Amino acid sequence: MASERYNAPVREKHWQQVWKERSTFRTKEGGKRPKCYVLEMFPYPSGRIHVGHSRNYTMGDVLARYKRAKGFNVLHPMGWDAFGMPAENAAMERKVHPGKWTYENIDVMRAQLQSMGLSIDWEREFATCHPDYYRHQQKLFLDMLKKSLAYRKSSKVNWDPVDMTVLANEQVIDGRGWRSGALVEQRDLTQWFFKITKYSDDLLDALGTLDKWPEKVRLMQANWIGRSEGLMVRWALALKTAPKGFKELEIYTTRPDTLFGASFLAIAPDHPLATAAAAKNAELAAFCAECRRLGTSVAALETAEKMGFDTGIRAVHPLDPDWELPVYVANFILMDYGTGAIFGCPSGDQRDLEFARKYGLPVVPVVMPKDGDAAKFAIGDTAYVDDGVMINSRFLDGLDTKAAFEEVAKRLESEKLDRKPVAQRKVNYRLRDWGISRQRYWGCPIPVIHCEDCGVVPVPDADLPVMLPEDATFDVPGNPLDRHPTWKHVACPTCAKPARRETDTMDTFVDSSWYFVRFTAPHADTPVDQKAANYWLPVDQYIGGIEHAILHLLYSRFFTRAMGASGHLKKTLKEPFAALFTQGMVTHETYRTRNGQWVPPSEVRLEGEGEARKAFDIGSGQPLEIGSIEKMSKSKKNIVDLDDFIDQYGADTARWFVLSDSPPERDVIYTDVGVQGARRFVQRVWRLVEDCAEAGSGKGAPRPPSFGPEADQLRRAAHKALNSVSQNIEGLRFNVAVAQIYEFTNTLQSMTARTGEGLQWALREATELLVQMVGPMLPHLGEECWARLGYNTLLADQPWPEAEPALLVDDTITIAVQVNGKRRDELTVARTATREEIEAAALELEPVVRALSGRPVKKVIVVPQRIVNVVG
RNA sequence: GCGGACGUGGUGGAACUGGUAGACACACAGGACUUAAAAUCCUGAGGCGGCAACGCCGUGAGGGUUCGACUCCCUCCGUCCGCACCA
Repeated sequence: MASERYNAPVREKHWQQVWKERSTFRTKEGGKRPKCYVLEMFPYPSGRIHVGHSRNYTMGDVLARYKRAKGFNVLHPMGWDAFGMPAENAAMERKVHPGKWTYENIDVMRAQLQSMGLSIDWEREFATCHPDYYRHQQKLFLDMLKKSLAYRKSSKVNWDPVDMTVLANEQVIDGRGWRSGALVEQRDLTQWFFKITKYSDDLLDALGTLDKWPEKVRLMQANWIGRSEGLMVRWALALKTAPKGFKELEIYTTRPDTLFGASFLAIAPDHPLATAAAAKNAELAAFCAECRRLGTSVAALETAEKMGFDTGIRAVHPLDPDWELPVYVANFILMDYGTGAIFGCPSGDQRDLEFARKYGLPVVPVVMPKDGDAAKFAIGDTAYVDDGVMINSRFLDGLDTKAAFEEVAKRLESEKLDRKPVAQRKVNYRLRDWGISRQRYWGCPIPVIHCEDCGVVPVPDADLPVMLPEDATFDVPGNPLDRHPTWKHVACPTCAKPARRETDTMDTFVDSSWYFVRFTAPHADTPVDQKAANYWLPVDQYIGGIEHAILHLLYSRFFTRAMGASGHLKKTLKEPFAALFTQGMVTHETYRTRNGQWVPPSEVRLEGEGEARKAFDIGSGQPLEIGSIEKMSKSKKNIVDLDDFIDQYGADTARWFVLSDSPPERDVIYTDVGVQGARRFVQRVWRLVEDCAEAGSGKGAPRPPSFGPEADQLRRAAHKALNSVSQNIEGLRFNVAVAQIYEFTNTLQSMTARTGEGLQWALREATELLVQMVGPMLPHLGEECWARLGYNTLLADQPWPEAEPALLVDDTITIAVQVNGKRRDELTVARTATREEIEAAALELEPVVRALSGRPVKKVIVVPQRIVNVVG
């Protein structure tokens, strides 16, 4: 019998050392093996790794180890998304330099990841905050600038008037700055942009080629790009009502067919016409100012109560010179989309309807359902937004939506206003250019110099990298680069006159938009080593959180194209990630004290069950409030530290736990009992192997000429398990693979007490297969067991076993027999049984006869190998 | 507000392209081993009724399509994610 328990923490360190000494996971290009690039989204070095983070890396690692065993040349790298605001916040709060804070975090987190036993090639590790990385990013920027993919324009920021600084959206809380509490305002600032809109169509169309991406992500991206076909329509303004110099207002609409249902026009608060009108109207100016206080977040703008202000300006309907409509300024119209102006058709748009009801504007139905009655059709609380038949629309009446669109477009295209067509067709996108300027220290400096005479001058390649100054100060808000006494003062590279550096740094999304390329040659002198990039790219399996479904992935797709255009990647490589998997979070209950402070689970004692469950602070003994289950996060402190976990249970238990039960794309709730189950299994495998090593056939014992029924049954179970576990690992259905391993382990264990012809050999075979199957998931235990079974090779170097096809197919098959769709019995027949044979056998079954209770059989549906349904 | 997803026993979940709902695990109950505990092993179990055989109900709620629906369609409810300066 098994003597000792498996001491995971000790043995895991041993095997990690062995892998390291033998460079087991070092990657090299070339060779005959097919390549496979497995990548998990790299982490931000926020401090420590918790069990929540570990899930993503475990999944990638299982796949990487599996693919390695399947004979692939695997690239599985790791690095650090190391620029970002938390480092700067730490600098302000704790007087520690962002660089020091970041690198210290990296050291801690690297050690933590290594203690998980990941099959990572650590020689490729880099941090994006290191000049060795960002110098190449600056080069990429300059090449994009040359190709006009980077440019400057004015755009809005959240401005904190007290701290005199730009705020991120997350730093704006209920319209106020998070530190100062001051009312935030929108401010215009000249900023750098990447021309992602140049690729709107391509980014949209190519989604069709990404068949290994989740459908929902593709859909979200398509909606984000938001292609629409519509009409730009110019409305004449009633001159005596409009500010000087304003003769017309151009709007964008996707529903010109509803023009006869128009009852108002609305413009954005920062539309030029609004600004001009506000100059002479203090009340309007106040309204516009109020709108600006909502900050720049679209979510905030659209959740706010819909409000409008009648400017007094009137516009002439393009299809009826005698019809004038009011022009409102409205807080939900965005200057960035279309022309920043719309016409409102309350009967055909819910938001317009609510606006019209609020301000007493007419609601005229112009589209009704195909089978509707024009005389009776009216709009109540709900707008009719679908296609249908035109009514109350003069020459459009009776046409369908599409025809009406065409008719209006045709008319307005040929009509003239001020000698130009009233309208023109326009394909519009919701996607905006990517604003990359950040007024912060801890980011990649934008490598340009502003000269009074020469304008914007790129930093010459030879002067790269533009390094961040070490001696920045963080004691006051605002941009440390801008207020640095010397850093920004340089000579103009062109004319040598005194000039100043750009003090904006890049959005950290830029860093993560090409890191997967850099991993293919992390030490190259140029940003990209084309040979390595061409060999490894695209990433074969990318794994990360669903929260990145839009921005990070879209930016990376853009960057791949932009790097193609600027000569850094071959142009035929368009998509960086061939397959994408979005994994769920690990969640945990939250606990807080009476005065609202979060308490980590490690300091909580729980009592009772169900409704009566209570939580107490271990230190003070005071009762705590048990809050909702949320994703593990530092801010809510509901995290379980990876070191604590591994010290107690070992890495394999952590890995098994995060893979078990929950489907990987869904959230998993952390519970201690779930962890206990995982630990139990680790010990159980060890015991089985110990028993087998002592009692089973020896290593390499000759295969018996024949097997008795017990051995045959075990071998079938083993090979079937191997087959489906392989498929489920490949399909990333880890929870199902885990369940199948459990099932097989149960079978194996139940066989150990039995005897039969060839059973000892079969037990040895099954045990070895079990070890190989759990290997990618429990790599340390796998090595330990492999050694215990007498091998002096590494399990990590073993090829994946092949299932014997003959053992996967059974001779007989059990199918369900239904009567009128209800299961009444089951039937075991030969695999090769014909429809007629199955039907005859089914009709004789006693429960079937009983369920029919004498009724005649009307029909029998037989789906061979599946089901019989008797309809009576 | 807009866009996207998800909802199955006490719990996490399984169910291939519409074909035996509840695999597997956790928790629970009973038993074995033990001086005892832990660990381990065996057995049981969706709900209701019944000694049982068995019957009825059952995949968030309501409706529909089908011989047959967790799966497809419509309406509703609830939860979660994203919304462009968090990463």
